Amino acid sequence: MSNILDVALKARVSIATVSRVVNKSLHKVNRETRERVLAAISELDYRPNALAKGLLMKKTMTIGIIIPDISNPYYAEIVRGIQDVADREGYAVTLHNTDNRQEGIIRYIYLLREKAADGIIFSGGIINGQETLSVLKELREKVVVIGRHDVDFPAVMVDNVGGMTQAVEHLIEIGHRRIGFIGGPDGSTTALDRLTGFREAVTGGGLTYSPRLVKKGTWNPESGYLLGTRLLKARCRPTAIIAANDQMAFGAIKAAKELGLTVPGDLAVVGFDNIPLSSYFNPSLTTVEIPMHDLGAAAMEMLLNLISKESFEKSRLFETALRIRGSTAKA
Amino acid sequence: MSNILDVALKARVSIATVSRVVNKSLHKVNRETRERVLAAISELDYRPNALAKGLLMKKTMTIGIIIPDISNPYYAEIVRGIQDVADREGYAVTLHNTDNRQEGIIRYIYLLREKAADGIIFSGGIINGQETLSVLKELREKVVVIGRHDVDFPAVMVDNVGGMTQAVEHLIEIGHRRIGFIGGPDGSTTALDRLTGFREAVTGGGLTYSPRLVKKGTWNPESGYLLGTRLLKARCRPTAIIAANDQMAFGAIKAAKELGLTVPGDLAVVGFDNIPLSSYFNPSLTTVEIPMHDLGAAAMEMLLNLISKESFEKSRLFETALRIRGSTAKA
DNA sequence: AGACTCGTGGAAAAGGTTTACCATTCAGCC
DNA sequence: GGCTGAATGGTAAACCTTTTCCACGAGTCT
Repeated sequence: MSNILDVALKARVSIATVSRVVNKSLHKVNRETRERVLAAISELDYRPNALAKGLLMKKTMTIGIIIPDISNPYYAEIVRGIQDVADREGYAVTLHNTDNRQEGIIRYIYLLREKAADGIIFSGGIINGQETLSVLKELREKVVVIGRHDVDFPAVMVDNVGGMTQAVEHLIEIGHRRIGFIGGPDGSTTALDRLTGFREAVTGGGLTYSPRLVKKGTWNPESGYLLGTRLLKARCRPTAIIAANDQMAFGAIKAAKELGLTVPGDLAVVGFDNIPLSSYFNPSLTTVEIPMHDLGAAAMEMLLNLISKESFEKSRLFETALRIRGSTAKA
Repeated sequence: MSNILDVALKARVSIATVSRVVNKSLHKVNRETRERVLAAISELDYRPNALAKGLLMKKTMTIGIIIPDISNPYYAEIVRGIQDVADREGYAVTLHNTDNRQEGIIRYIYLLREKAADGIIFSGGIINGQETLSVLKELREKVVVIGRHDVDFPAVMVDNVGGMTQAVEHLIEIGHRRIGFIGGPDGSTTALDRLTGFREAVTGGGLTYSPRLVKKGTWNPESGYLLGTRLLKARCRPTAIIAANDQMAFGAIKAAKELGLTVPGDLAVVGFDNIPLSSYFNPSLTTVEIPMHDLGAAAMEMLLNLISKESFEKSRLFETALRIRGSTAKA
């Protein structure tokens, strides 16, 4: 691997001049000389060593993403949004899956510091991360969080409460009176917000909020299936179920089907997120759309501002949109 | 951010000793001294700077992944497999989406070289990457590829031909005689293998291979929907459709449904990959399972061998498994 | 002629680490 | 008292870059 000195020798100039050419410095370089340098660079296939550069400049053009699990389409979509912006701006991205383990999170934070990442985007995960987040705070890292507002980092938020209200109002409008809810796990602020939205909308809509119709899952289809089965086997079966994400909604539909119920005939189901496959599901899933890609992109933009201009944008809020499809019908 | 000298001063030892402690060197360090150093480290929250270390040791403990698109569940699952192994071994992973653009690929290869990544895992993408791959070759990077065998890098392979044979034989067995095929795009070796497997199995099973029953899509549900519609609207409609991946199978099922056909009653559908949601689909999707997570994990293991022991493992082959579910039934 | 600008060279610092080499110290031992 | 071995210090090189400072030569302008 050739270095800057090799280039300088080959072009018969000094390393200072090579650097001037490479970094398009303000110092003028004679056109002829520049071309000689450029030729040497291309001949030697020279690239400045990013480690050395990073060490000196205290800038690595790398950021880290910490999420629970990339194989979850929700996070995959967010990561894609982050990457599209990062890539455009010349940043590389390292990815870290926590599976919601706290030690993992802390380990990654330290790892990213060792590697001198320019910033971190943090999404998902459970609340007792307070300790974790204070570690972040101490390290004075540039951090943007997605989907939580319980910490004072710049945040990209989704109107989960509003979205859930849309879902509930839709069901009420088409005549449902007993609505089951499959929520997310305790400790997740997203889960909490969606539950809150559900409760408020239910009571606001003139129904009674019944804790027996509310279950807490773990975001995956299996738990939707399990809890859906439980809801549907109860004495007083709901005529509609809202799941706090699409995967659990899929599980609930499977449960209904296995119990001989048709969707939306016997049971209406509403999801949340609008993951890419949900419109292809059968029946196509009525769901509350979250602009996941934009969430990621916005997070990266905020992080860039934080890094470069030091401008501190407190938060950005994204609205949801109800997508009414085939999984809901009149009660 | 404190450095090794700060620690040395605080512990009243030399930087040599600190380094001996940190790197568990063979040199003996007195227990008392070691503890003093450790105390200083924890007090100062010291971490060796990975950039400096990488620069000196020519080892960054970072590898790069180049794939078409992380929001595709197939790649997300593979990436997860890679990461699980990488993480266990202390490697960080940078992710790069190409969207199948060649310039992107080449840019990322150079980027990874600049950053002195210890290796690259390459999956997906189209064949005219020959140029791309020769760039890789020149750079003498440590590379492992997943899902292609047309280049002489260590490769993790899937028996696509065998898998497709399983799918065809299953359909023939339950009485189907006209089988449509929705393949992947030209240029993809995976698509080619799956098509080859289809053709061979069809003729091997005593049916005639009809090019009119074969369409080429782009892996996404939209193209499955489009081509499924086209197949089903043709004069001589197939009684079964095999899609080269699950997403396109979902699209085909949607097409069937919109044309008033029931699955599996009027049309049997088989997918490929077994992405996480396919068993929750309705009807649950009969598909050829690929151990995506293991593919990723194996690729990372091979890369580690390449990096450390310099052992060159030519390739690893994974078998598929037919998952018979609700989307196929007797003709 | 003297002053000035332009393009470039040369040298050095800084960033933080590992490692190699040698020197030194101290304790224990013959 | 002198030797040995263990533990540690001190120093320097190496990794590669950017940037700064100063100098210098050649040409240009007044």
